[in-house]
Parts: sequence; C-alpha cells; structure tokens
Amino acid sequence: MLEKTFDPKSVEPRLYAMWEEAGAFSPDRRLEQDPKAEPFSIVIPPPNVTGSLHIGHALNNTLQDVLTRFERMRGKAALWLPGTDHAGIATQMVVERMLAEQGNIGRRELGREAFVAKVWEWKAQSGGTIVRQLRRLGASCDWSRERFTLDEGLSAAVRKVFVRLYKEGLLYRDKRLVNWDPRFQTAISDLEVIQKETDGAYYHFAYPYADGSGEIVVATTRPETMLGDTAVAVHPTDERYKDSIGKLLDHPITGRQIPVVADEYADPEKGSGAVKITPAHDFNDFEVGKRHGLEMINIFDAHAALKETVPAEYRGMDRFVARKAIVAKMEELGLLREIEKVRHQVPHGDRSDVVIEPWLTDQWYVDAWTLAQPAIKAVETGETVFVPKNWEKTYFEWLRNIQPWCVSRQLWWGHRIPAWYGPDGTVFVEESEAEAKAAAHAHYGRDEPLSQDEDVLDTWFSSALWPFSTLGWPEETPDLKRFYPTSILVTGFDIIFFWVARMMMDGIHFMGEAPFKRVFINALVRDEKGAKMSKSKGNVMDPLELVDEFGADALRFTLVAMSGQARDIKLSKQRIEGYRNFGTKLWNAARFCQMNECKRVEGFDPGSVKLTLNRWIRGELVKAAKGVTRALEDCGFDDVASGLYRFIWNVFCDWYLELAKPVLNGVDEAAKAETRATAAWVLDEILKLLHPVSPFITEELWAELAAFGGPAREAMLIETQWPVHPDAWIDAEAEEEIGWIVSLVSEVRSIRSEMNVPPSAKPPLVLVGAGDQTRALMQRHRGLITSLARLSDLGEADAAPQGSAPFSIGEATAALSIADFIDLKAERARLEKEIATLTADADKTRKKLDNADFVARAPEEVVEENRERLAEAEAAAAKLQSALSRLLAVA
RNA sequence: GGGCGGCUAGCUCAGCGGUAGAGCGUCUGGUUUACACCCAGUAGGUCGGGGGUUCGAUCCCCUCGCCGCCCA
Repeated sequence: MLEKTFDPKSVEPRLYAMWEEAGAFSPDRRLEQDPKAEPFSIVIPPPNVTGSLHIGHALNNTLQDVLTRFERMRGKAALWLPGTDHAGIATQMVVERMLAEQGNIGRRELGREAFVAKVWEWKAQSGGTIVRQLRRLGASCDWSRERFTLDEGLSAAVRKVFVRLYKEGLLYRDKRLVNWDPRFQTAISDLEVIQKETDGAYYHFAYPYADGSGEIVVATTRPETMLGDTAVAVHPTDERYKDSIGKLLDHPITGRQIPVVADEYADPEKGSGAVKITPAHDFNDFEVGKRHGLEMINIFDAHAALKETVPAEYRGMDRFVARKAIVAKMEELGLLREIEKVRHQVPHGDRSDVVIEPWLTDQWYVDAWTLAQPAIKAVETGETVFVPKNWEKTYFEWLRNIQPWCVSRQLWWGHRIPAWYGPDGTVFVEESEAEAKAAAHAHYGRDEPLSQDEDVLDTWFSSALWPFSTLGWPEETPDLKRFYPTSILVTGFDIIFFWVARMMMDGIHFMGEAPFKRVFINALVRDEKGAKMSKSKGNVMDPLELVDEFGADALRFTLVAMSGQARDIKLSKQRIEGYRNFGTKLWNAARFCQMNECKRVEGFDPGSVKLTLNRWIRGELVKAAKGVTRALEDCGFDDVASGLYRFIWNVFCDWYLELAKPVLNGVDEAAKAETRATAAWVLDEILKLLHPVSPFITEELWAELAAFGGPAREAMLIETQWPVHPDAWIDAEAEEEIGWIVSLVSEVRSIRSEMNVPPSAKPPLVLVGAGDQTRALMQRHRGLITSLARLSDLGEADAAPQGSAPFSIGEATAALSIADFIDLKAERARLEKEIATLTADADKTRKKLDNADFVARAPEEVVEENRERLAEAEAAAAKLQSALSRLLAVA
C-alpha cells in the first residue's frame, strides 16, 4: 500500500539515477531497436560555465524536458544535447577576482599561459554548477554527449569557421571605432552595450574664428573630447552659418586651427546648430570625418586616460578628471557660455558597468549583413518558424538593420584568433600554426618568424556554431547527419539577437540549412509583483529551494501551466503549492485504487467494457489524451497543464472514482471486476500522459502499481509508448447518461447546501413528467445517484410532494422531499431567483430570434441553438413557476 | 522617435466573432472508510474609455488613456 503522501525528497534522486544508469536519456537505446527511428533533437541554450541555476533556467529547461520526454515516448530517437558556454569576460572576471582575493597576483603578472591554466583549474572545480543542478529538475539530457564551447572539437569548428569566413571575404580586419570597455580593456559588440539614462549636462563653448571675426558656439556632453576636435560642422542649408563654411577656428585648448565644414549631420534645431567634430571618439563624428577627410586624433589610451596627443598639462589624466579640468579652463578663458543640465543616454558595458568609450582600434569583423540575408529568408519562407509568431518581427527588425559584428576581444579566456603576422605585418589566417607557417613560406619564399594574434573571439562566435559543432561538425558524424537541423530551440526573447540570429546565420552558411525547424520563445519569470528578479532587489526565487520545498514535479507543473502566450510569468509560492497538492491528489487516487483492488489485468481491452461508467471514463480519457497530445505538439504548454489537471482532478477523481464507489462496494462481481480493471487502466494512461510534465511522481507510481499486481512492466515509464487511442472509444451515449447523472447530483447537492440539509439526512427524490428514456436512466443508475446525492430513494410521482424543493432537469422536474428542513422564505427566494434567471435568458433569446436579420443571416445551427435554448428556458421557467404557485398556495 | 506587448471576478491568468472561464483567495457547511496538500456549496465581471464594421463584438478595425519591454 502506498504511503499517505508522495515524498519527493527520497524518490527524486533515486529515480534520476535509475534513468541515467539505464541510459534512458540517450537516443542510442532507441536507435539500437530501430535505426530508422525518427529523430527529435534539441540543443540546450548553453548556460555560462560560471552560472548557477536561476528560475529562468528552470523554466527554459523544464519546457525542453517536457518536449524531449514526450517525443521520446512517441518512439522518436530523442536527443537533448546539454553543455555550457565558456563566457569570456564573465569567467575571466571570476577568476581574476579569485586571484586577487587569494594572493594579489594579477592576471598580467601571472602571464597568459599560467592564467589560462588557472581558469581551466577553476572550471574543473567550480564550473558547470548549473549542469549538476539541472539534474535536480529531472532534466533528461544526454550527458554522454555534453559539450563545452572551448573543448577540442568545438575549438576546431571555431577555427574552421574563422578561416572559411576570412577566405570568403566575410570576415576581415579593420580599423574602426569600437565600443571600448576601459575597465576590461577590450572591445565589445553593440549588443553588449547598454544605454543608461544618466544625469549630465550640455556644455556650451565658444570657439573663436581665426580671423577674429567673432565666435561660434558648440555644445557637448563630453568636454574632454575637445582635445580631439578636428572640425566644427554646420548644416549646409543653415542660413546663420552660410558665410562660416570653410573658415578656420582657433581651438581654445589645443591651439590647432580647425575648419568649419558643412554636413547634414549637424542639426539646426539642436543647440546653436553647430557641432564640434571628434572623429576618433564618436560614431557619428567618425562618419563626418570620413566624408570630409578630417584628421582622426586618438586622445585616449586603453584605460581611457589622456595620452601624448594632448597638451602636456592634461596627459595621463582620467577622462572624467579631464572633463572638469577642461570646463574649468574654458570658464577661465571666458569661453564657457552655458551649462544646461540634461538627462541623456550614456553607453555602459553590460558586464563592467563603466562608460563605454568609442575608440579607434584594429579589430576583426564579420560581415553580418551578408550572412543575415539567408537567415532572414529562412524565416520568411517558414523553413524556421517562431512560436509565438510575433517574435519574428523582432528577429527581422534586427537582422535587417544589422551592423558589422566585431568579434575580437582583448581577453585571454577564449578561442585565440587563428591569424599570424609576418615581420612586415602580412596576415596569414589558417587553422593551425603549421599551416600559417607554410602559407608564410609560400608568401615570402622563405621561413619568417610569425606571431599569433593576441586576441580571442567573442564567446557568441562559438555559440553561433552550437547546433552543429556540438553534433561533431566539421566531422561528418552520424549524429550530425541524423540530428541536424534540430527540431526546436527553446529560449528567451532576450537572446534572439545575441544568439538565435547568429546561429541562423552560421547554420545556414555552413550547413546549408537553418539549424531549427521551430524556435519557441519562452516567457520571462518575474516575482509575484511582476518585478524582474535580481539579486540586488533580493526578490530572487531559488529553484532548488522550491524543489526542496515542493518537489521538482510541482515546480515543473507550475512553470508549464504558466507558459501561455504572455511574455511574463509572475511566480508565487502559492501557485506551486497548489500544483504540489495536485500531485498528492493523484497519489491518493492511486492509493484509493489500491485499496479497492484495482489491479491491472493482463490483456485488458478497454474497447470491450460494458458499464456506462467505464465507457464514459474511457471516452473522457481519449478526449483528454488527444487534447494533451495536440497541445504538446503545438507548444501550448498552458493547455497541456490545464488538460491534465482537469481530467485527473475534476473528471477522474471528482466523478469517476466517486461514481465507482457504489459499484466497488456493491455485489455485482462482474461490474466490480470491470470497474477495477478500467480504473487501473485509466490510471496507467494518466501516468503516461502526465509523465513529461511530472516525471518523478509518475515513474514512482508506475513502479508502485506494478508491484501491487497485474502483469510485469515491459519498461520504465520514461521509455513507455505514448498513448494513442481509437476515436471509437468515445461514447456519446455514455457521455449523455453520465452528464445527466452529474447534473442531477449537482442540483441536489446545491439545494441541500442552500437549504442547510445536514449530510446525515437522506431525503427521497422523485421525478415528475420524465420521459421513457429518462426513466430508464433513473432505473439503471438509481444506486449511483442515491449514493452520491445522499438520497433515501429515487422514484417517480405524478406531482411534486408537499414540502419538496423542485428543480428542472431535462424534460422532467425533480423534487427533493425536505419538508423538515425547508424554510418557506428561503425556498421562495430560491425559486424566484431561479425563475428570474431563466426568464431573463428567455427574453434575451426571444429578442434575438425576433430579429429578422438574425434569422436570415446567422448560420442555421446558431439559429437552431437559440430556438432550443429558448424552448428549454421557457419550459424550465414554467415548471418552477407552477412549483412556486403551489408553494405560495400552501403558505 | 520607431517597434512589440498588456489592460477580463479581490489576485494571477485563459478565452479571441454566437449571450464570460480556471486556479488561488472570500464566505457557508462537512467524522461521506483515497486525499483537510481534502470534500460539497456560494458570492463576485456594463471583458480600460470612446467610435466603427457586423444579424451579433471581450474577441475584428480606428482612436484615446494608463502600464511594461525592446531598439534608436
């Protein structure tokens, strides 16, 4: 016999180990049975190796697991491929901080090789925490295929991609402005720059004309960049400045003479309409500078401190110190015209949180625009479909406006760029040093010393290859052949740009096919008030704590239930608790079945059951199974959860088991046997349907029920065939009969409750004016009805007895004899209210039917439906009306 | 400024052309031998405002308002 409640803590680790040891997570087992089994594949969005599991991961991975388990049960060779990402900056930060805490040895003192060795050491010990944590959720990833973006195979893929893109002219080295992070001293991509609203000021400065003919006023939020000014621009049509164009200005600080140029970039509406141009330190100015052939003066070093290109008094000064100094100087010179406070957007590094400096350096760029075109097309043609579809707009929007992607990073942790330089600076891009040497030899006609590029690649460069590099590319492995393109990607909308789009670009370019058939965008988990969870706010919910408290199944069920079309999930403990209760409910239903000897029967054929009750639950199960299957196919996760919840609790437990009680306690042995076998069968089917969402409790019950009796299991539940039932098992007649019983019982319960009839009282119920069919129904199910409605008897009469409460059921009127409890006033109120509702409904419907347009234009079945509704409402109202008259006559 | 969402019962959300649903919470009752992590019942909504299309609009279109997110 089962314990009173399910104990996740003791069961979960045991079952997970059992699955893993049996190899149940690997598609290989299925492929051994059937090498032609249809493949199903998902690659995990690789979490950072530095990360630990947060609730967003819990959601994302639960959904992947639900899909994987479902398809595995459907007989597909299902692969969910796990792994982690080396997270360049984040990991380097973690290790540098650790070194600082331990012994104050900096990265640079340690040297590159030793530092990288330290990172690997750290990775071996503390990296990939998240991967271990995923097991607590029940994630059925194939751990034997786990990958890491820096492992050997993936590194080979990165080198190959780099070289190929280079040789195809889609990757190049260029001197351009980059987003420079002065804290980490590396370039970062546009996407790693966060615009933050910051308090600042517009400083209005006067620049005098060299010929002494007055001054021109420019405004800037970054006075320190004055030191790199090489022009002032005005709009070509700006009347105020038409005579200034071409004139020279004396730069107040540098003493250089700079020209006034005409450029449409200058906005006549903004400030004075004149703008200073610093081509080496501003993206817009850079373009202006190129158009006018202006000098580009780089004034900052890698720390964003001023360097030797500026007047001596400013050299070595930090950019923000310099800002103050410049403002003070201009004030001293009498050239500060105004300080206007503003709130404006300032670029910050998403990891470092320092102000990003546009900086002129040599970096490697990918021609993202060219790669983007096929990626756009793949979604346009439906080769890849986003679910929900709206996200395609976000995807298109970004890809259509894509800029060159800066992929080099001045870090040590990552894939070192496979480019070698000769003594004269000639670059040789090859997959290995040996090949580079050979290329250099061919170029120079002799061996020359080469030095490898010091930089590494953006982490996303390698994760863009994830869907094929993890499957073995560039080798033509069987996995690659079988599992690429993958079936579906499940991820958050926040990395559509970072990751999804880039995988699409590289996947199509290198594999000729988009990497996913579908991309499911899951919601963002927020706290119960709708705030984004963050450590600083202290509102994070630790998924592992939730698992400890409620069990993995409860957390999973909650996340699945809340995954509708909405972008946010507001998670509360109360909700998880509710779904924990749901698990307990199922557990107890199984316990009830055991107490009533509902053992599984060898060779049981659900198609042959005779009892209405059993034919009914069979049909309900078939409908529920179909609904859940379709919802899973459509990624309608909320429908999956509600379909399961409703069937298990509100149909199976609330009605089937209750209706089965009188049978199980009765004397008809044949009926009893059939009901026991049916209950056991339905329970088995329930376990299968629920397993993808709640794997632990179902697998545990699967074993418990097998131990309880009946034929031995052929397989663990995780490997059991997903249920598919014939439509013929849906039985309309049984449905109608049980439907009638349910409404009859519900009505009686409602009246009992309203009239305060104690549970111990068992009044008789009579039907008045019942047709033959109804009478037959009543005879057949008298036992069930009297038992569930707590009646002494169920019979017929020509008229409702004195002191009875009537209600309408189908064509008949039922009357519950509760003279001892009836409160005339209350009963009168009940009937009047009931009649009022029915009359209002009838009036509304009648009005509709009186409308000629409605009858003429609405579909026939809708008109018919309304006619029936009207007839029923009128009949029911009439019956209750006469009951009310009688009541009033007695009173 | 551009784009995308949301506004439905006290709360969280589903429904998205044919007269509003769920879970939680409320309230009432409960020693019905699976379950109080439970059972039975009850109350609660001019579906953000206004206009339009339609025989009919919570659902489609326009517009306004508030809230949120993304990109400039």
